[in-house]
Amino acid sequence: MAREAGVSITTVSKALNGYSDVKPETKKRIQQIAQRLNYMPDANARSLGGKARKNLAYLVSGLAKQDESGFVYGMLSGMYQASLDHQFDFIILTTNAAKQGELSYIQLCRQKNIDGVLVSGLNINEPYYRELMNSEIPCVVMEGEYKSKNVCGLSIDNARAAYDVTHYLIGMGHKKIALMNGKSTATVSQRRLKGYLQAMAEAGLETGEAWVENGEFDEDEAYRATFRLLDNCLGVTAIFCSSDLMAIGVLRALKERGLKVPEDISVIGFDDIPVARYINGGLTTVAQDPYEMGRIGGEILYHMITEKKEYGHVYVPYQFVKRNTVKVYYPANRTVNT
Amino acid sequence: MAREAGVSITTVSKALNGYSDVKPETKKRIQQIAQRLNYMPDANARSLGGKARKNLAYLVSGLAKQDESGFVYGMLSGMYQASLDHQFDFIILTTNAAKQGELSYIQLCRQKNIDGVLVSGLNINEPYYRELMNSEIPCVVMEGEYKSKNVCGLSIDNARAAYDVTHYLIGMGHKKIALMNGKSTATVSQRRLKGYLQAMAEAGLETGEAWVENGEFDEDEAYRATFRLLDNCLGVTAIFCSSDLMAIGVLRALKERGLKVPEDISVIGFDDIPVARYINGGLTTVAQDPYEMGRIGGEILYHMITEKKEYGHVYVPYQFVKRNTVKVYYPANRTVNT
DNA sequence: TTGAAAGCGCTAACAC
DNA sequence: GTGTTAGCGCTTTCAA
Repeated sequence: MAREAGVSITTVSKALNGYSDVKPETKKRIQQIAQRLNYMPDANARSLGGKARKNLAYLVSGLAKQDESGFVYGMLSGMYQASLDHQFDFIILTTNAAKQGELSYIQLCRQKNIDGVLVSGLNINEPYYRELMNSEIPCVVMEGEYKSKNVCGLSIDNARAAYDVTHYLIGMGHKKIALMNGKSTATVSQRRLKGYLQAMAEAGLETGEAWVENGEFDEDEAYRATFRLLDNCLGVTAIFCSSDLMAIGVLRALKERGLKVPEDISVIGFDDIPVARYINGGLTTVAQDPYEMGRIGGEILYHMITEKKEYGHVYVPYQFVKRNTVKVYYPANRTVNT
Repeated sequence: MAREAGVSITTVSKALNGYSDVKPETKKRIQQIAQRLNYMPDANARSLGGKARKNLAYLVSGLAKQDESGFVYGMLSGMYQASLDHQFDFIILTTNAAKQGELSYIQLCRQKNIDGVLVSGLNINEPYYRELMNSEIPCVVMEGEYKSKNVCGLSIDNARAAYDVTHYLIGMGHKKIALMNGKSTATVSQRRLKGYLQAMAEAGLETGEAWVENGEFDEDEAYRATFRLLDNCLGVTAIFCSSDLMAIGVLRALKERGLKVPEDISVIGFDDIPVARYINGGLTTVAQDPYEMGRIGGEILYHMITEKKEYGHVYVPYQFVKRNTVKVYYPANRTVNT
């Protein structure tokens, strides 16, 4: 390339990087030759040489074959967009508990020269969960509740959302409300449980171990857990599910027991995944916007990296979407007397 | 790191790369120190130095905020898995017609040091479409029908699938069958059109311009196109849609016209996206497995890169999933006579 | 079994 | 304006 143009390597570098100390003519000539030869500076060498682009990584624990909720994809595309907007490079990294034993979080980042990471799917019992805290590289935990110098969490206000939903159900006359929660090791589940319990307590309603099952965010697991709920919580009139996927499992179990939704029992989901609007004539649920979350996460990371800003937990908006799986509950005796 | 261990940089490199010409004790010592210091060789420097990992790239034209069909995500995770299996690095690259004017395909690859690419979403009118042909870097075109020395296509046999569907509809007694196709510039659409036309011709059934609409793979566009179909093709009893998403739009339009599915008119989709099973009691459709496609694509690329193998078009299996949107069609006079 | 030296393709600091 | 030199962090050759 330099030979072809009859100039030094340095001049080529300057010309292509838009420095001012190169004669316009030579600059133009170099650019043309580069175009003709399809020459492009090697990113690795540039990085080593000093002109490094910043690297963002999306670190997913347990990447699945299918993304039924569209959450991973949505966040991914949002993050990607943010990277593009700020001229950052973007890579995906996956991990799981086993891998985390072999390669430390810091090593992983150093190896790939990562300047900032967005993590998701990390449970509190995985090795990286603790490593993150002491890391000096900026990180935002998607749907997590972290807080340290270089780490912040990003999520909707899960406790409040769960409170809203429960409160709404109570307002509709329901008193026996069960919670089909996710995983006990997931932060979001802990927060939603809190919101649910608070609303129930404020209304003076009964709750307890029996009224809360963990469906592991899995359709089939939720399906099975529903029968336990039905057997242990006599007279339950509403089930609040911590994910739409679990709501699907719950609905299936309910149908098998001959219970009609919403006539006999009300169901609310969480996430508003694409199928939600088609389930049971429309599933009432809490909508999150994964694309926005990803984009905002990337944006925050940008500020953490370039301005060394620190963040507390960042909340993003959610929306309560009322469709057709909730009905006002009239106590039996009232109905009879009418 | 080298200083800490009291050896030369060279020795550290050898120890960490598992070379045999380093004393077991020193090797062990170096490894321990590396672990303690969380040392990891910089991937960029390694790459420059000669020890380069191969890079696979997933090049998507027009990455969307949401992946309603789950196709992009599925392929992505399959490709990622294949990369992992073969110790390749994996990155995502997006492009669009505008970007393609600025940076050539080869430049893009050179810059990122890419050894093999998987492309998807590229239409035949985009600049890269032609550039690909002459490229010396291995490439597999997802859902495309390429063929050159270093490029191959990967897809289901779209013509055959469309033929199957149409033939099935004909076997069910339908004679007035319309096709809601995708984009005229998409290879898959061209193939499906071919299969549809062939089945119709073999059965001696009427077809023509009016019987084929392009819904641009878009729900709303398909919705609008349905009315044209209904108005121009009097007595149509079945609509075969080139994507489930478009089938949703079609169903919506049909409902507005007061047509019941499958009683009044039959509908078949394509893809078997997650919502398909919930639509209209279950949408009859052709199932593709994006994860498998991605994985196989990565696998092929691996062989192209490491063994310089050449491939013709590669076909992957599909499955015709019969659910509840097709009904046998009895000609009016027969029904009357019963 | 170890280390010194060269070089990967670039950018940066400084001299010409 | 342009070129020379050094150095980024590694791997590889080759000599010790």
